[in-house]
This record gives sequence, C-alpha cells and structure tokens, in this order.
Amino acid sequence: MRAKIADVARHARVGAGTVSRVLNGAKNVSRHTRARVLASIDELEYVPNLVARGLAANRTGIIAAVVPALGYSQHAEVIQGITEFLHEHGITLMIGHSGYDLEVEREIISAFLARRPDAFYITGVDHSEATRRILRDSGVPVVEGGNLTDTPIDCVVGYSNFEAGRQLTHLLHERGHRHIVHVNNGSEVNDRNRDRQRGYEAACAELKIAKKKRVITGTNTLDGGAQAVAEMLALGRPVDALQCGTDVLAVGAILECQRRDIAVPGQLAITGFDDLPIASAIVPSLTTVKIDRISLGRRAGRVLLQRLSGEMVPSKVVDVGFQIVERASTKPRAGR
Amino acid sequence: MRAKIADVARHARVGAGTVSRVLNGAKNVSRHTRARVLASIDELEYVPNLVARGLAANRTGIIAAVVPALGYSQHAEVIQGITEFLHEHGITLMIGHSGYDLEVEREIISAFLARRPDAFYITGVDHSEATRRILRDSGVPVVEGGNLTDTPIDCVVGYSNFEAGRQLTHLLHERGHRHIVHVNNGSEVNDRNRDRQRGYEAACAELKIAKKKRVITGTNTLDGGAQAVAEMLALGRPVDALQCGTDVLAVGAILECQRRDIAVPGQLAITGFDDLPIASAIVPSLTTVKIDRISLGRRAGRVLLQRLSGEMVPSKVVDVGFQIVERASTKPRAGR
DNA sequence: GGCCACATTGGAAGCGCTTCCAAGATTATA
DNA sequence: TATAATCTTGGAAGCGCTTCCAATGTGGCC
Repeated sequence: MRAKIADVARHARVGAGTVSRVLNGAKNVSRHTRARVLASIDELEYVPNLVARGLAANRTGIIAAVVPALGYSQHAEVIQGITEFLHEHGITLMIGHSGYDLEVEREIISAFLARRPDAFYITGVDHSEATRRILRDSGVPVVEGGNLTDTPIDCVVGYSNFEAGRQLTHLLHERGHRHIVHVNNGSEVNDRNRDRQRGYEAACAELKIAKKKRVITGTNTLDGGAQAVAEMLALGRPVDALQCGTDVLAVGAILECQRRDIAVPGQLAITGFDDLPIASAIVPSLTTVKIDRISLGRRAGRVLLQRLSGEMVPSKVVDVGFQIVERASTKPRAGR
Repeated sequence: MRAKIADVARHARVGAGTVSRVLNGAKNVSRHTRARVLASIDELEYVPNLVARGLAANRTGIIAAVVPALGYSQHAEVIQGITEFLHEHGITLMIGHSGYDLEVEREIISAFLARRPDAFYITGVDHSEATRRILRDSGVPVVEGGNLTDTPIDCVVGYSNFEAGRQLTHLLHERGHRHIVHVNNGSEVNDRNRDRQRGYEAACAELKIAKKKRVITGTNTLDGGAQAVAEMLALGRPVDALQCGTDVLAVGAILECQRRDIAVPGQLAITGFDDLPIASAIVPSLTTVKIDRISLGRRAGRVLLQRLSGEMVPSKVVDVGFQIVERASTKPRAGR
C-alpha cells in the first residue's frame, strides 16, 4: 500500500497537520521538525494524493483547455506553451476539443466543470451565450486565446487578426496589386478567420480598391487552396493577388499554380497566415503572418496563474502581437 | 452555492446513498424513487463533484497521456482519437509532453501518478527502467502506442515501424534503385524512427545491396531534409534513392531538389513516412507510409477502457497496421 | 397466516487531505 | 522573575462523494 499522510506523521512523530504544512511550504514550522518530516517522506516514498488535496483544499491544480482541434499544429503549439509553463508550477492540463462546434464546446466545458478545474483556457473569443453564462457563474478564471476582443468573458491573450489581415492587404497594395481576392475557409468558420477577412475588407475600403467576390473554399486543407485557384480563374476577371486566410490554403494554392504553370509571384502574388514551417521552405517561399504560439501559450499560462493566485491582472487584454514576414511569394515583380 | 448530493437527497426525501446509486446507474433502485431523484437533480441543477467521487471511489475517470511533443500533428492526432473515444465514456485526458527526453518522461509520469489517473497512454515502446518500474508498481493499466514490441509494460497499440521501413526499401528496389540512402532524424531519436531504419538495414541485407552510410540530419525539420540532400551529394557516390524517416524530411528534400534542379524521381527517388497532407499535394507527390492515427488513438482508447473495466484484453499487442502509398516520387523511370 | 427470500432504502464510515482552533512551548519585555 | 506576545504543534472537523451494513418492506410459498 502507498504511504499516506498519517503514515508519515506517525513515522516522524508529528501530527498530520504538521506534515501538511511542510508539504505546502507553510513558514510556521520549526527547522528541526521540517527536517524530520522531510526525512520521513523520503524514507516512506510518500507521494501526496492530489485528488484528496483537491477535495480538501478546494483547489485541484488542474486547468482545463478547450481547443477546436489538436491536429492543427497552431493549437497544439499553444497547448504546448501552456503546459510547459504550468508544469513548472505543479499544474496539470486537462484537454478537450470542440471540432469548431460551439455547442460541443459548451458540452465539454460543462463536463470539465464537474472536475473543478482551477481555471479555463479556451480558444477564440466567439462562444455561445450559454457558454459565457456557465463560465461566469462558475466563478472560475477564464483566459480566451488567439484573438482580441473588447468584451472578454474574463481575460484574453492574443493578437489582432483584424489588424494582421488589414496590413497584409496594404502590403499587397504597396507591391502594386489592385485585384486582390481573399480566400477563407468556409467550413471552419471562427472568429480568427472572420477577423482576418474583415481586416481585408477594411483595407479594401481604405484603399478604395474594388473588393472582389471572395472565394470561399469548403475546407481548410491543401485541396481547398487548390480549389480556390480554380474558382479564382473561373471568376473571369483579372486577379493579381490571393490573400489566403491560412498557410494551408496558401500552400495548396501555390502547389496548384505549380501544376497550372501560373507564375508566383509573377502572375499571381499569394499570402498566407500562421508561418508554418513549410511557408519558408516552399518554392516560392510564402509571405505570411508569424505568431509565436508557444510563447502565446506560455503567456496565457502566466495570466492563468496570476488570475488564480488572486493577483490582480494588469490588463484584461494581453496583445502578444504578430509579425508580417515578407517572402518571395509577394516580391515586387521585376522590371515593372 | 452549488447543490451537493445531500441537497438532492433532502429535496427528493431519500438518503444520500440512494442518490449516489441513481447517479451511478445501480439497478436496485425502484422506478419511482429514481424518477423523484432525477427530478430533484434537474431542479437543483445538481452536478456531481468528480473530485470527491474520485477520492471516495478510488477512480478518477482521468487517463494520463504522455507524448513527445504536441506540435507534431502525428501525436496530436493520436491524442485526438483517444479523447474522442474516451469522452463518450465520461473519461477525461490529462496531457503532458516529454520533448523526446526519457528522463523528463519519467518525471511527468511520477507527477501524474499523484493525480491517480485510472490509466496511462504513453508514446513509444522505449522507456527508462525507472519509468517501467514506477508504472508497474503503480498497478495502473498502461498502453504504449505507435510501435510494436514483444515486451510491453502492459499493452501496446501500434504498427510495425520495422516492417514498414523494410517494405519501403523493397519497393525502391523493385523500382530499380540500388543505391538507397536512409535519412534519419538524429536529434529526436526514438524507437519509431530507429525501427524504421532497422527495417531498411534488414532489407538491404536481404537484397544484398550495399548499405550506404546513412545521412544523419540534425533535426526532423524541412531544413534537415534539405541538408540531407547536400550531405548526400557530398558523399561522392552515386545515390538514386533517399528513404527518409519522416515526411517532413522527405518534403524538405524534395523542395531542396527543386532548388538544385535535381529531377524527382528521374534522378532521385524519395520516400517519406506518415502521409501528412502535404505528401499528396506536393509536386511530385510523395510515396510514403500511411497510418490512420486518429483511429489508432481510438483503438488505444478502447484498449484502455477494457483494461480498466477489468475486462481481459484479447491480446497484449494490437497491430493496427500501415499502408504503403506509392505516389509520383518513386514512379519507375520511364523508358528504362 | 407464517416464514423466508429478495428488493429497496437510510445512514454511518471512510477516502486522504487541509485548515482551523486551542493548547503548549518559547521568546521578548518589563 | 513574572507576564505578555509570538511560535509551534496536535488533532478534530470537514471537503462531497461511495459503499457497506443493517433495517425495513414486499411478495411468494407452504
């Protein structure tokens, strides 16, 4: 049988309360007693039962995270950042994925709540009213991640997808493009992609360039990107730039252009979003938006920790910024 | 305040034990009582506290998973599969990553054990002796995933990396290649990649083709694949095929060949491993090994569930198989 | 009608910990 | 040295649930 706190107490000839105090780093334990307790813990190979602690202390040391899908490295990286940071603080992550469905998201959050997590991380800033209410009522700190909003449930750590989309369009405009089509992933609509597109639309208005019918692809896949090229050609109007909502779409588009012998960026400039590893390796390399998601995750972890230690968070909204990386897929066309 | 079981009991005019029985689907509760309890649960919006249940029942309903890194979609997909399956059964996943470091893996497992998971999923079949001992001593069911072994800690769900590597080499041989170099990722050595390489070596021996010095790249990245091409050229011997340990390396190699104007598969055939989405989209499309990782995960979840319901598992070793997908990167060279 | 087997139920004990309170030990102060 | 203030400490209560045991109720059977 595993040793329990009473065994340690008996072995060290102290009360259970004292062992608990040693374990939790309370300062009012004499050096001598502490040493004896630590020795006993060592000898008995005692490992505290965190389930029991969770019940007694009403703190589980667990944080619940909900992402749309783990398979996309973007989300996985954020989770990795959060885990890395929190692990150092003895906190464990419980994970679920919603498949981009807000109703599923709500269900998962309800289910997680029964496990009494100390805090929640959820992806994005769009959630059903029920979700917002459940989370608010629970009184648990919540960090939303991956975008910005003025009305977070509690806190938000992200970057402005709107502004990034807007700046990309401006970049294309500066490079001489006037016929820019936006490619969005229709099947996995979410606030991040929606805001990127809104940024594009805002820029079009600012620049007074005609906003082309955007090409909606069925899925956020390489195939979707290829299909977008086909749809663009079918538009029957001149298009000189494709602003894709994700790198996956953009890479799919580049590869399709390779197959169709469309010169990139000569005939068609292409931009992505995410700076996946493939973005810098593909020929031509892809202009895109880079977000350091591991550090976004770590940052979210930090905020989570502050919130649950009761510390006041300096700001409800943490902007980790983004960086536009210009590469070959949008280089100005030589000799024009 | 949240309702607790005693509140429900009082409201339904029954004992707490009866409510518990209703909650846990015990059959010895009269229809009438059950209905009354359910009504009270509904009315009070009672949600059981799973932490307390975990302590009392000595079952937490949590399964711990340890992967090398979440950022690689392969692992994320397995996790997604496990989660999907287990969620339906009210089980939640606790997740950690080891960064391909067996010592870190041990630490994480120790830390997780304090949370009393009902079972463990861990990636791969290579673990430190300490890890194996800790897990054995804990008496918790363990599923190792992603490879096969005759000596699992408990159970294993995977496929034969050895056999896949071996068959790939045979395929290249059938297509007329005799100078095959294996590219492995040196920095993240793990049993899966090691076994793929061993399969290659076994095939070389069987086919009596000279085994070239394998090119070791520093990292499992696109850059690593590009570098492998450089190293291969520096070998100063004829090489007509590159058998890469992962799709990432293979794609990196294809892109480097594009830059260096090496015809694939004309001058050099290339194979990968994993069947990432990019494998079928890239030009030329990549011959690789496909594993349905989501269903591997679901399968692992099923075994986990069987193990912890005490059910006898038909076999300690579950082989989910793999599939070699031949694409353009190894098509026989025309006219020879 | 009496007895037994079985179904149903209430309630106490206990899961392993934290935390509060009160008591005892120690130190500072006069 | 006496007293107050402060540090340590043990131990009980309690976190919200499950589960066991005993008690009650129910019906069948002779």
